[in-house]
Amino acid sequence: MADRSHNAQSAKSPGSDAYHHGDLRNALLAAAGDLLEEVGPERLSLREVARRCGVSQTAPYRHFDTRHALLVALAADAFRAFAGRMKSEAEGVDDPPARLRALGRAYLAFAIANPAKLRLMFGPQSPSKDSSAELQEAAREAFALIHDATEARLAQPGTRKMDLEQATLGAWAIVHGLASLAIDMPLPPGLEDEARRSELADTLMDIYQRGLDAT
Amino acid sequence: MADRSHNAQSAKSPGSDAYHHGDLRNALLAAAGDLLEEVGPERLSLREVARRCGVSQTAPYRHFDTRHALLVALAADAFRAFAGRMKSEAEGVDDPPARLRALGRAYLAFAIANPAKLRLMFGPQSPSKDSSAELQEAAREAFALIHDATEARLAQPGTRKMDLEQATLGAWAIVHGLASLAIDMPLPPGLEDEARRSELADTLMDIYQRGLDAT
DNA sequence: TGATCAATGTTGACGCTGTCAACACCAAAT
DNA sequence: ATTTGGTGTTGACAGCGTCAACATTGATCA
Repeated sequence: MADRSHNAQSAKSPGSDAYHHGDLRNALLAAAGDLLEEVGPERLSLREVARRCGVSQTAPYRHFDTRHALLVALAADAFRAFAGRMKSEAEGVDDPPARLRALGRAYLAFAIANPAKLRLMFGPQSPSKDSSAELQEAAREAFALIHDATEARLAQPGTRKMDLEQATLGAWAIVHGLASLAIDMPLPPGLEDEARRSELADTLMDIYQRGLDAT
Repeated sequence: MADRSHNAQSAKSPGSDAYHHGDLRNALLAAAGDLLEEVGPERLSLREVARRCGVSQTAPYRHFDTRHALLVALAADAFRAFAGRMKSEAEGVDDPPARLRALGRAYLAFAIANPAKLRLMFGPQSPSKDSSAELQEAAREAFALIHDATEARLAQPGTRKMDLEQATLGAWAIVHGLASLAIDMPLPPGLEDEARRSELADTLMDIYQRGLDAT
């Protein structure tokens, strides 16, 4: 998807032209993705991305109207990777409380593994500021996972009757808050290794879930 | 505080020199604060700040080594304002559960009122990336409020025995997550006015606090 | 087969930015 | 009265996003 200009000979076939790149759009996205994790969204330079692809400074403008548009496309990619990680981590975990825990662990793990991506997804390129349908859909897909898991959790017996949107927002907030703080604050120790982090995410999600139960 | 170079004739006294500004450092911080909320931390330009103070492009370098240093000072200011808001909102509220709720409301209200400040505080200028003692102290002061309130809450009868740092991190995470999402995501409706927002913050904090209780 | 066309690349320029080096001004200490 | 050090200015440099004009190509159609 996202590529259908003429026939797309895909990647530089051997001995190819050297003038026309062949698959510049994807090459730009890949290079930008690398650069993103190296320097962060703020310092991501379009010219540097072009340099890394071996094309001129303005070549990217044939594929992205603006630097911002590149970042938006990158953010959409990031949201898809994010959703993929959550989905695979929670695959086969059908017990609602366990599933919410798994999603929370995946959320935190993704953030720690790709801090710049997370900052990109929720920074000034976030879906709220931009009406790109692709980005909004990618974000929606990710959050639908939390939404649906929360819905199943609320259906468990012994759970307090409450608004689904609010409960979803709460689950989302606690893992998002944890992930954000882990990324850009000096945290009290205890986040050294993956195991400890997952434990912490589980603990906090458990507290939240207990709060959803009837007294 | 933060100003003690020679005697500080403070502000441009009437008919002052016109070459030496008199209180440029504070003027720069004020102008930068305005510009910050207008364009966000990313587009905050040192030259524009200088222009607004009526000085040359390089005058700011007498007071801040670098653009980043200006942002760090601004972030420290923001943390102090943030702590002030939480402190005054929770003033006189001594019942631990109610105090945590009040802090949560203030957290969200501050974020909505000053989104750019929040992004600055937690973005690439956040305390983790910078060892500025001033910034770290300002941040510590803000979070001490949540920490102490959580400590008091854990001391309430009927509360599950658990680690204070984890419980603090959880409370912090849920309000920070909510505030962050409110700032840079398209949220499900319900955040229209201050009253509704405070209600939502209370609801989520209540869920969290219920989770802290023994079953 | 050869001309045309649209997609995709390049060159060169503009104004903006952060930052540096060199210089100007001015208040206070000697 | 002179020196000095803090503060402000001018001028320059390289890097940035972006625009306009031009070049090169593979595909389309006469």
